Amino acid sequence: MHSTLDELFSALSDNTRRKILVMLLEDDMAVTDVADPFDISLPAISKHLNILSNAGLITQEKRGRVNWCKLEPDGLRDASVWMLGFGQFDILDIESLEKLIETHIDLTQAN
Amino acid sequence: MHSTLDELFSALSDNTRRKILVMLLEDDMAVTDVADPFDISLPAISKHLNILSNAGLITQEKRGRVNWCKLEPDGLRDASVWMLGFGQFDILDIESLEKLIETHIDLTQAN
DNA sequence: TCCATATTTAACCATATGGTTAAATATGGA
DNA sequence: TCCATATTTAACCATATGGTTAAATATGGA
Repeated sequence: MHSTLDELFSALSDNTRRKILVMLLEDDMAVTDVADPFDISLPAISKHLNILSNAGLITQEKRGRVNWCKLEPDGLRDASVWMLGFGQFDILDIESLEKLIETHIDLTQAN
Repeated sequence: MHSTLDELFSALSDNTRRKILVMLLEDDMAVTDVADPFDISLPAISKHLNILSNAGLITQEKRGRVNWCKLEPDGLRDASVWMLGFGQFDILDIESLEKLIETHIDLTQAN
């Protein structure tokens, strides 16, 4: 009753969490560093990271006292398959593809 | 602070609402008919439909006493652009594309 | 050994969410 | 005009969510 897709979309429905994911595109980060740009408390960030972990969007690896957060590369896949499979936009439409690729380039070069 | 993406992903995070969207893939439906396969009350369905409307995923048009619900074809676009732009899966990967197209065909022919 | 650093856990709070039932509203049709 | 049908609104409820602060826990390093 509480499917993976529920958790996935729910995890993505918060702007703080989406921002965290974008930050992790650049590099793995410690919890404290993830928290740095935000105005909310460390425990709040810790909760967000747990939600992202449970949704399969990131993994966390404790080394020493530092908990390293990294993107789970396939985390978005199930959600994207659901959405694209939904088929309400033409995935072979050249214009769309170009827009997507542009955005992709913007994001990955914005470091 | 309450972006469109928040509303979009949040709307998609509920399985009842995702099922409603899939139902509307087949055809426009009256509220009562949308509610029929579900075990929850009509007011609950009415609320779900409002959430989908506010997220831009469906439109509703009242004709007589019947409120017709129809998919908004571009409703998912912003969310999909965010996800694909995120670029954590290779959108040009042939295997993925094939999987997506299969799912697409499954859904649109399943009527 | 002892302090600093990194992070989580606990207890709490206000608001949102997803559901309910009962009542209200509007339109269609005899 | 009056009843049935379609839907929404109102009032309510339990649980989830996103935040807080204070305390606990673990590890690193002098």
